[in-house]
Amino acid sequence: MQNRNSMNLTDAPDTSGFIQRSNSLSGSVYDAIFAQLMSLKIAPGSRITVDNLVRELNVSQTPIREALGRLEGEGLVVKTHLIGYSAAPQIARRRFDELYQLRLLLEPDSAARAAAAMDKEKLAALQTAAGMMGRREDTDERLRYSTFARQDALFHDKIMEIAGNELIRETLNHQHTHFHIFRLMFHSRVTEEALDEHEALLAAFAAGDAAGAERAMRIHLERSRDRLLPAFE
Amino acid sequence: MQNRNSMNLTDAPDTSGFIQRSNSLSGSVYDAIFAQLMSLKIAPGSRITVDNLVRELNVSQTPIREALGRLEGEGLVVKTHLIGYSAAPQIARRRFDELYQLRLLLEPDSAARAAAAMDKEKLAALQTAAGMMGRREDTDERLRYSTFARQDALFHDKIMEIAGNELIRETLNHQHTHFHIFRLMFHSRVTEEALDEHEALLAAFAAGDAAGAERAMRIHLERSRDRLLPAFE
DNA sequence: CGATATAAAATCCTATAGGATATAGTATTG
DNA sequence: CAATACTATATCCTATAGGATTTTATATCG
Repeated sequence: MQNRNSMNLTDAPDTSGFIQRSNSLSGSVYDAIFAQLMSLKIAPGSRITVDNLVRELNVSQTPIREALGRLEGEGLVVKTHLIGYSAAPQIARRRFDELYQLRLLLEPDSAARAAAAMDKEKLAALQTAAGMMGRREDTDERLRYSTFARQDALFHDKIMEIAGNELIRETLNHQHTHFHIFRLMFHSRVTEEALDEHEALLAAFAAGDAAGAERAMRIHLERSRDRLLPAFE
Repeated sequence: MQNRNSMNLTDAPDTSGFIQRSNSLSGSVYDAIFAQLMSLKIAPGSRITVDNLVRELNVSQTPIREALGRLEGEGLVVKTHLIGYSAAPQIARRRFDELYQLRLLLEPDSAARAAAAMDKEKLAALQTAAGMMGRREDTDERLRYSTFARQDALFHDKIMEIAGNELIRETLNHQHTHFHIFRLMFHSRVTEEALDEHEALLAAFAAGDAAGAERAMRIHLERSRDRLLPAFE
């Protein structure tokens, strides 16, 4: 019964045929903690004790410290000397504004570049990513929004990929990691409008209209921002 | 004689009067490795063995792993399972282009915002930061460029600070960390021109000319890019 | 002479143990 | 009853030791 509550840290089934264990233990620990942060199992601002992780993950302290250090480098956890680690605090109003300011500087331009580089198969991939959001089967409101948020991120990321600047893509993905947590905390049901805005974006992409895509992305971001703004009231 | 080559990891003299040791050991180790990366004492792409660090810093493995994990999260080192850590590889041409593309999207806009928010004391602080670069006393070419690079970064950072978007500021600083290493590898002596461009920026700031500051920043960045481009030949 | 196989060294990786510090709870005293 | 001092627990922090894997060197064989 010793492991009754311990997490499963084993790797994914190895389909490649290679024998080597692909992940280091510290890497697996990192994944586990990361997942807990993303799923809000660890709430923003709450403390993260390494002893608890030792018991929960059934691993020694060293790999946990290594993983927590990595998360600290990414800004997802903060460390205070002789106090310990804790999850990064909830995003504040100010940072929220800053984030959308950043997105508005980067993403419309990238949308224009993506439109210019568009071809048939890229467009198809985009439509697929956008189309998956159309499903409205989930009954659980929270779960539904969770999946929408993930797929919206995928859609935007796909555009960044086509735009071709990996650095900008990584930068936005990094920030999105924080943003994702925020959205999950205040999941509002205003997702239908976003789907229409994605449609407008797709139309511009299909037409290869760079200026139109840039405009559509700008409008989409501004509306997205305004939809989430009430969360701070 | 055991410690004849060990680094000094002690904290700065405590002038605040507080008794507590401000930095954790892993934090001091982080600073030490970070400094070695910035000063090119550890070359880009070269391996970083933790055993060597144990001997050099006279510290056990655990805090070193924690620090290396943090550096990995920041992208300054990479880890390969069962191989170990190594310094991030030299910046490639492609990423160089991407970086300047990112800067051109963010910094001119921030320059405009900074110009709009300018006042007497902020301007004075900027002029101080820019003025320090005027000194051309150093005889050692390499050292001179090293100090110029650092102060150029400070000047740009000061502008970002005045612009008011902390997120953008952090993003650029983060990237600059990588960029700094690149510049040190290919220190060219084309710093004089940059000083003139900074003068143009300061003039726009002094006049509170947002559009002018934006234009000046754009020109400065494009020229800076073109000056460094030959490094890839 | 080149290639393969074996052995040794270096290095990574993980676990355990003990000292140091902060936090929480309890008791004592004015 | 409130405030302070003290104790105990929890937690962080660091060091040491040993197993696992890769890399390097050496020797043997074709």
